[in-house]
Parts: sequence; structure tokens; C-alpha cells
Amino acid sequence: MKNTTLVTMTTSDSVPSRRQTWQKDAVLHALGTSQGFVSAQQLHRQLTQHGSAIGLATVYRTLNSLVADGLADSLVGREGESLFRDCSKDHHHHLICNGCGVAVEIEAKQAEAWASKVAKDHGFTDVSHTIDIFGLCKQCTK
Amino acid sequence: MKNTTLVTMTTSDSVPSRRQTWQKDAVLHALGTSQGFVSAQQLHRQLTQHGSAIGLATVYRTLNSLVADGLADSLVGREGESLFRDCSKDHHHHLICNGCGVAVEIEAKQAEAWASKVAKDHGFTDVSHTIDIFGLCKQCTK
DNA sequence: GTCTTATTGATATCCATTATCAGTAAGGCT
DNA sequence: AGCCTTACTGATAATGGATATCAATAAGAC
Ligand SMILES: [Mn+2]
Ligand SMILES: [Mn+2]
Ligand SMILES: [Zn+2]
Ligand SMILES: [Zn+2]
Repeated sequence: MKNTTLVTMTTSDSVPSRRQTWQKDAVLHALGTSQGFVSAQQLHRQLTQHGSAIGLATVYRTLNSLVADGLADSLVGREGESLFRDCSKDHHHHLICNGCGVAVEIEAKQAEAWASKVAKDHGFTDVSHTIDIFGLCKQCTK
Repeated sequence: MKNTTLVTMTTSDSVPSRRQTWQKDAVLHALGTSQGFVSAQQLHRQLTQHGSAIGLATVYRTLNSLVADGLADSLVGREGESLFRDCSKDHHHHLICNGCGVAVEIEAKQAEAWASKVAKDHGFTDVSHTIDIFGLCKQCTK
């Protein structure tokens, strides 16, 4: 005889529903208060110092999902670590100061167009790009 | 009595003279035979399999100095590892296939100009940039 | 050949990030 | 309010690329 079990399911292949936690809020908020790009470790340190007993793993997880959802941008810093920033949803690029970390959001229409044209000319598909400008801001130049 | 030792030095603060070793040749050669960008680990595996008893640390060291000397290019791959390629000395950029790793050298005059203008307009100095295009080449698209 | 020291390589170490997994709590349901 | 499923959390272990050590080796100048 078959062992039939009653299972309640909303849809056949449902995407697990997200749950709201104070941890997610904390990360998103801390990210919002940051001036430029910050690392997961920096954020965790900041949160901890402000009394929030959040786990490091959670900070990483939250940041990654924020990026996946397009609510944050990430890029690879000078030492290879991932840096994050609260960003608007549309695609754009950054001008980043090596000194203080401040990031200026920039339009890259020209570069975008150039990149996609080059790729297309070479028969490439599924194209993406990495365009970031680094330097020293006016303040840090002094 | 002072223990005086005779020391022969070419210049007061001389840059240590480079010595040629079969290891350096091996790395440079292996790099030359690679089609696209390769990681240090990949190169070391390849060298080892071909009978060369070279150390991993040496591969890393050699690749880094090649980059420092402008004889190789490096970029950060999808998983954050450093990738290397034997390249010409002048500054240029790449169109890289996510499938097979093949890299096409591209002119980026437009993008270069755009980048430096944007940086200058914002008062940035000591400017550098990261411009890479990723996608699937014609072959890998099939 | 002799000497200095740049270079090597096995190994230990670092460090950012991810995997584990048992415990917790969000939130749908009754 | 109480229940129940399971998404989520976090202390910790594990991973993996890259670098630091340091004794042994070998360029290459003399
Ligand atoms: Mn942004
Ligand atoms: Mn190149
Ligand atoms: Zn600055
Ligand atoms: Zn390809």
C-alpha cells in the first residue's frame, strides 16, 4: 500500500517567500549611511560597534541577495575584496576615490554603446561589461 | 676594534639585478602558449604535467613580476581569482569569452577618452580605469 | 673556482568568503 | 492565541587563492 501524505502547497514550484528580519533592515540601513563602497567586514564591524549583535555570515548573505535583487552594487576593490554600495536600480558606473572611498555615480552612455558595439562586431552574445574609474578625489589629492 | 668588511657595490642604492632562471622562462613560455587568460594555478598544473618541477610560489612570483614589468596583463575573473595573459606592452583592453576564455584584444580609444574626461571633470587625479567586456564568443554561443 | 645574494620551493600562514547545521522566529493558517 | 512549516540566523568549520617564511640552491660577477 502506498504511503500517501497530504501536502499543502501554494504552487507547484513556488519561490520560497522572503521573510522580513531586523537583520536585513540593519544591513540595508547601514549600507545606506555609508558614503562610498564598503566591504562586508566593515559593515559588520560598524553594526557590531553600534550594539547590533548580527552575525558576519548574515551580513554576507544579505549583501549578496541585495546585489542579486539589484538593490545594491558590488565591485572588486584594489585588494580583491568585494565592495558594496546602496544604489539605484538602473545600470550605471562609478568614479571611485582610492583615498577615502567616496564614489561618484556616473553616466556611461558613451562607454556602454561603445562596449556593446565592439562585442557585437566580434560576434559575441550575452554581453556584459566592467567599467570603473579610479583615482584620487579633489580632497585626497591635497 | 671595528670589524670592517670590504663591500663592492655598483651604486649606493642599487636595484637588485635580475637573474635568469629556467623557471622564469618556463612560466613566460607557458603563458605564451595559452589562448586566453589563465590563472596561476592553471599554469602551474600545466607546467607540472609537462614534467616541469616548478614550485607554485614561483609561478605566482613570476607572474606578478611580469605584470609589474608590463610584460603580462592581469584581470580579476568571475570567481575573484587573478587571471594572466601574455600581452603587448601598450595599454589596451579585452573582450573575453565566458565559455572558452579566449580573449580578443581591443582598441578602446573612445572609452579611454571618455574615462579620463569624466575623471577630470570631477577633479580626480592619478586616474586609472577598468574596462573589460565579457560575453560568449561565436563558437560558445552555439 | 669563490663569493655574494637573488631565487627557489616546501611549508605555514593569512584572509575573505562560503558551507554546515542545529537552533530560532517569521508569518500563514486555524 | 496556539500551531506548524520552513526561511533565516549565527557560531564555527572548511575552503581556496595568495602571500610570508626560511633554509637550500644556483646565477653571475670577480
Ligand atoms: Mn552605483
Ligand atoms: Mn592584453
Ligand atoms: Zn578621496
Ligand atoms: Zn568562447
